[in-house]
Amino acid sequence: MKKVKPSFYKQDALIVGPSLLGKILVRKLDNGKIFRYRITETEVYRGEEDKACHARFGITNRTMPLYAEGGLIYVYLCYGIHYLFNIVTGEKGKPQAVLIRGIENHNGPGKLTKALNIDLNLNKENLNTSKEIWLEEDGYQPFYKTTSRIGIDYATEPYKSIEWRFVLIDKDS
DNA sequence: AAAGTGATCATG
DNA sequence: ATGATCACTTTG
Repeated sequence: MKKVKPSFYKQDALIVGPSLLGKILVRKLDNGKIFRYRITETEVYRGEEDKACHARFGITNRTMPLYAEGGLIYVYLCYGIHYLFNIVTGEKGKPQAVLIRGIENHNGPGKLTKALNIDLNLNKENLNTSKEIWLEEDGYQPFYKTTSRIGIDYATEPYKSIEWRFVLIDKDS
């Protein structure tokens, strides 16, 4: 089991998105408790031209982390209730990120953050240096399918129906 | 099917 | 200062 290298996050979101499937999300709490869950579902949000991406209105206080170099975490509050967890990817200045939509035993982007105690404290945290959260890989080769993204009715074509959602297919089922 | 909930961003 | 808008979940 080894930690994911910094160079992994600097790749384009469309590469990182599917590659994230099967990787292990490790979360260490203040009380020393450690969670390890395999990622099962991701979505890519890429560029100001992507009308579903938060960066579509340009750089603001909220969207600033999206413009950073890959490896940062972008957390934000959705619908006033749920924290959603994203991994920033690509080069500095290119706004893009991968939303983690599901992990083993916790499907749904709002549920997994609740389960892992992820909130705004982890916004802008660096996955390469953080002692609280990071990713590991064990050589798992994912099978997956692609679909359009969820909950973005406000977007316009072609981004509304582009297949940037990646779902792990369990070989045992 | 719809409510619940609050940060964020654009108005004034 | 106020109002609209959401990368969702739960309930009935």
